[in-house]
Amino acid sequence: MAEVSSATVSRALTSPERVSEATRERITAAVVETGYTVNQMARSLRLRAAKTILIAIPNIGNPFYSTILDAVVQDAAERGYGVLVANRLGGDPTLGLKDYFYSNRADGLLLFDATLNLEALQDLPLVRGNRPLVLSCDDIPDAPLDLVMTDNRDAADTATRHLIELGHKRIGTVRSRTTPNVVSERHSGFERALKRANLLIRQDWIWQGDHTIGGGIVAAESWLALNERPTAMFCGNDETAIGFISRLRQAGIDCPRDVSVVGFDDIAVAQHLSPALTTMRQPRYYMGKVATALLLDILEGPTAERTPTRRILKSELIIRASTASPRDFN
Amino acid sequence: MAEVSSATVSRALTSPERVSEATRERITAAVVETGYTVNQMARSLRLRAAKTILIAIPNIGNPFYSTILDAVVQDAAERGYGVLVANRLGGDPTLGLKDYFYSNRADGLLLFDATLNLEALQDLPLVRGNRPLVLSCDDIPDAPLDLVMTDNRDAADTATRHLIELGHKRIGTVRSRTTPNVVSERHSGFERALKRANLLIRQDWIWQGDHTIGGGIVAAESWLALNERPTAMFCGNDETAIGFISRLRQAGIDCPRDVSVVGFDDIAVAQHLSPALTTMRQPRYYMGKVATALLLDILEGPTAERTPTRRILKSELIIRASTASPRDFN
DNA sequence: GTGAAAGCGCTAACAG
DNA sequence: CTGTTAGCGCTTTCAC
Repeated sequence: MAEVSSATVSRALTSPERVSEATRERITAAVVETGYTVNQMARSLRLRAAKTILIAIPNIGNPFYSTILDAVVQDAAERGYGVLVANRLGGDPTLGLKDYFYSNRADGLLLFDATLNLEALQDLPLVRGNRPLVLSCDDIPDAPLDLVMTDNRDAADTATRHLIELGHKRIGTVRSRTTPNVVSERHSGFERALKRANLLIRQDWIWQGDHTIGGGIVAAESWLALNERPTAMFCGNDETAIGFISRLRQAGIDCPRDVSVVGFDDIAVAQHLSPALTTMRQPRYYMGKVATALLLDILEGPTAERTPTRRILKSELIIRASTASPRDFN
Repeated sequence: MAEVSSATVSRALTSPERVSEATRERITAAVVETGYTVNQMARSLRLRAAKTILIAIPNIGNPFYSTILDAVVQDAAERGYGVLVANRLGGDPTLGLKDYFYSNRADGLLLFDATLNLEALQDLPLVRGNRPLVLSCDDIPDAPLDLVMTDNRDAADTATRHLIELGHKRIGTVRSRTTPNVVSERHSGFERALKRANLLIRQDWIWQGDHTIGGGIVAAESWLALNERPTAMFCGNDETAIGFISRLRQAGIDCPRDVSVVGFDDIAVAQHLSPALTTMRQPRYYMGKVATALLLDILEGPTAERTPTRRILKSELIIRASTASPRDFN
């Protein structure tokens, strides 16, 4: 219609300066007229780049991850990349299959889900296809991977120390099974703080949660059944803390009067709960941005062998109303 | 490597029964050995189907939408489709550009964002390219589109009637600008319930929110400045209710003693707030499933002209602790 | 500055 | 049951 070859159209669209102004105008007019859009499939096939990244998230429903997804989608789009979403990839026993399903649709992988060991990871079609991979929010021990996460151990230490400084001596915790490495880091920070203060680490004051509200409720029920109860709890994330406090309230136990609770993440509702939740704020939107930028830089950078980058971001203690000195403190 | 032509490999992978067992085994072995994966780009180019759908969401960070996204990703994957995510498409002034960006990457569009009029919609490259489109969670007036949503007017009526039945006569509301059509439906349900009960609809008791916690806070501040205050509030969504209650609490106003509040959506934390939130539960996970199934059925069904389907799902009043009879009620 | 031609990896039609 | 062939729509040499 513009009376030029397809090659010229292609040039006009991708590098306009390589085409004479007159031709370019005719082409632009024809594009508008016909509503032409480039076929991304054909372009990808030719360029061997899908201009798409895959993000694997443990649980989209969790506001912690949906904030990250927000950041990723935003920044990827700005750089011309689409974002394909995979939910609960890691926990899925058919992982290989699923990954096969996604492989070749995406140029790189943003992995926010570390429920795999290094071996399983190496076996993924996406990884074997030599696609770049950035791990985030969680670590896989001994994996020489690009990584963006927060200082979980120090953060857990800080949160626990906050309870100790309020005068608590009987401190428990709800861990989680879902993100093994993060959790063990947090747990070791928790223990480090207790040890430093010469406080007892009691096994019956350590509960297993799963980073959901329901997990917090279950922990609270077992807590209620105890003869000797901790006066303060470090919860693995905010959801757990919400469920825990909610269940105790039903049983007439008041937070923070009867028990102090500190959460982790600082999700949006945390400050609007009653009591407003004391928590460790993770810079999750920023974490999503950093991980995306890193992945796209790798994707667009030289293909030479690179040594993995490790970016560790800081978390911040946000003191609100769910923590207070124990009643017998004077 | 299996000493067959590429056509046979293709057949072995897509319709194994069309290939002899011996050949199939050689091919399977070679696939495993080499770690071969099909190139989705080439396949899509050939089949003229990306096996990918695009979901446009107003705000991923909102748990309401992230639950829907969860359902969509799950069900699409089960039927072999990837999900590409676009956030805040509708609100974006560069919509056309963005859509151009996504067009041709996806076979169909799941639109949960109705901040466009019918004309704007018809102009989208995706729509002009004749890709199927399912609108959900919100309506576009006069648009003959496939639609999955809830009965917003009836739901708002039910919520408001609940307040009326508790004995409230002074009832206000926080609307929202973000989803114009849903909101006006809800608002008309609100007004219908008031009129039926012969109650006053006062303009100074109608606030504009934006479906965020912050919007609820702003409304609460203006509420606090009032001489004559409503004794009950119908909030456009749960986030608004959370912000509203939270801000009033700071000012010493207790919910439900001083004011009853009903929300909308029943997000996960709603039942764990203090007071636990009375709200209209929308079947959002199910809505995501229905919308996905509808879109994929259209995509895979006959290409003949079809008349649009309208699926209206029911919402349910969940009575909790944030609503009570007004103090002067006897 | 532009056109002709080749080829990215796949599948479908057609032979055999 | 399997191979040959063509072509999906694009970009990129290579000529001119």
